[in-house]
Amino acid sequence: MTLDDLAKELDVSIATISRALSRPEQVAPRTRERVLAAVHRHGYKPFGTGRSLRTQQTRTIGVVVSDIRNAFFAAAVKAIEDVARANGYSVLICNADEDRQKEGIALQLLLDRKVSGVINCSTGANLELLRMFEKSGTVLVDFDRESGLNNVDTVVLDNVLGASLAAQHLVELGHRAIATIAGPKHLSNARGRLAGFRKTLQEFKIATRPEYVLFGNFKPESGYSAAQRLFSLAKPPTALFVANIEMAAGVIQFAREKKISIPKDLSLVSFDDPLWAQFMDPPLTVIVQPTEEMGECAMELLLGRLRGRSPVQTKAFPPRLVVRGSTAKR
Amino acid sequence: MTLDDLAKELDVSIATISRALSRPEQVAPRTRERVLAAVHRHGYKPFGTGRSLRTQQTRTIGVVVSDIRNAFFAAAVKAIEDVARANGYSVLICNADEDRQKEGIALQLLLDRKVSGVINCSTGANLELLRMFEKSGTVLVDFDRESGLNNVDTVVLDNVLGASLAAQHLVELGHRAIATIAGPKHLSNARGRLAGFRKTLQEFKIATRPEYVLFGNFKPESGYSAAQRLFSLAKPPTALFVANIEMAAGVIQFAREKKISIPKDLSLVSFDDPLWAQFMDPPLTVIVQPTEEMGECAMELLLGRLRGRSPVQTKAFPPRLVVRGSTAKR
DNA sequence: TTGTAAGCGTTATCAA
DNA sequence: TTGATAACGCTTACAA
Repeated sequence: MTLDDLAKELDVSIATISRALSRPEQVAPRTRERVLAAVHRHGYKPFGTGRSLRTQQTRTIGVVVSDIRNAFFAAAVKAIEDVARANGYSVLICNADEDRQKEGIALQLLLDRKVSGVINCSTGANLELLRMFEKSGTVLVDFDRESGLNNVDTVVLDNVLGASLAAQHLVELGHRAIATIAGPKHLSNARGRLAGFRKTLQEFKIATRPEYVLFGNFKPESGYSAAQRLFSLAKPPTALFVANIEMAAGVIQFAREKKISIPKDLSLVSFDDPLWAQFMDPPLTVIVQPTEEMGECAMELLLGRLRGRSPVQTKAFPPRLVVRGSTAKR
Repeated sequence: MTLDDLAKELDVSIATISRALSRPEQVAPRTRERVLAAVHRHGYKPFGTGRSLRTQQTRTIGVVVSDIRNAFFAAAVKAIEDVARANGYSVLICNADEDRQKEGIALQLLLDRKVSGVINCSTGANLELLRMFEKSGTVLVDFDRESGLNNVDTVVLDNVLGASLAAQHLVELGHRAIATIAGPKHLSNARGRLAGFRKTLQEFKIATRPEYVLFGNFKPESGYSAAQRLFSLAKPPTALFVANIEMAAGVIQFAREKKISIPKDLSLVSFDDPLWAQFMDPPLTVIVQPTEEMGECAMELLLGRLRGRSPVQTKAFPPRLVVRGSTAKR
């Protein structure tokens, strides 16, 4: 059912129908009702394809997400989609799998589709591609990680604060041999967490030994192998700050296998708080991000830009420390 | 950059460029190379909007997912997206939140967008809407749950078998007072799991007391309140089969609060196996679904249909029992 | 108040 | 082998 079909049936022009739908006040009450009745009767809805071509906007926003299986991103996507839907936008999901190349392909795709906006969890690469969005007038929002672009709205956590909270907690429990498993160096959030960790130890005058700073890729396996290295050290740490909970899962697996007791032998704090964290053995002490709020905020910022707000905004959300059973006094 | 721009620059017609891109063999080698070089130089890519209007297909597939925060669906979405991307399709995600009305809105939206296909985790409602897809030639695949439509490809788990495995495991451990928290009656997967549970108890000549069969909505809170009811019974069960792990989390929370020890006081089996299940306290005995395979299969079935395969296919994947620490001998 | 018609960027048919 | 041109379904000046 197209405008043409409907126009024939009602013996009015397609323009009238289109108007009756988008600017009802511009058409005579009698015609309007006749049209609206027919529209309703047939369940007519304008095709998005035709409209998009004409208006040059798709009312679709693309979300390039680092890892959809990660509870943090899944929750963020849910929040984004809720706000988008409430405002008549659809959400095209692209899973980049923490891979710069996959991110690039995703961005290309969104570019072709002429999406109205993009929420991007950037790997820090693909800057040229991102600039093409700016050039083509597509609104960009950095989420969780900064892409490095200047003129984009940004929604992140205050990662430095989060890591500080974690480190401080460990120090206050009496730990001095404190290690960290950081995220990839090219990710701004990982860098922030590492910086906060270092800063705090320094404030407490605790030297950070280089062998206590390891890097993973935010996936469980990398947590596992980092733990392996840590515990093959002459003097393994008594406390560990892990930059996300997926890597922490890897650490826990290693600890189980080697009968390293958490928190007796090793205190563990990590980032993110999926439902499960509290049911783990032991329940995990974590840094909580206000995930849903962050997702909503990103979409709202995007909508604001689409509606013409111009000044760039950066929102850094405050994290919270939730103490459970995985950390203990030295 | 559009075909027109490029045509002007190269002084050929837009038709030639379009052809050079889609049927290179039909254009003279010299022209072809000239065109391709310019295309490459400018990074020209046909706009999806124009193409979609002309070809009447969007190369987009819609996925209506029950709950994106649920690890099962997140993993399925990842698999679906991988296969889709590899075949030049994008994925529009709609989160229905286990809500029939939200599902309806999502389906409407996908209808407007003229998506090429839909993978639907049906709530069992919105049948008329689904029929509209069939009428408009949009390929439909039921995933995880059957919509009730006849002529659609279907990817599900063998839920009866999964529940049987769970129930049998409990019986073999010596339990006789076995309860279940089932999913919503209107969902085919929930019905299958309940049927498998009942069938197995019957086979073992164990009477299913009506007060041992409770219904939840697949979310943690409903697991919590069901557990509450179960333990206010004169004779609480010694074993419990929960139809998904989200509800199991609710049960665990209740057990913690009431100092009910799992598995000493209560053996617990549930469905689904997110990474965390093995790290919980105790590690959870679960029925595992081959999630990624199921997601891939759904997308492949969809692609098959898009390419003209006609016979309807139904795939029921076999579940696996993984015994961990949440179940024990009576 | 309504209709006519142009145009969004593409593909595909037909002639040249 | 190439080019002109007609759609695809919609919105929106502009004219009637």
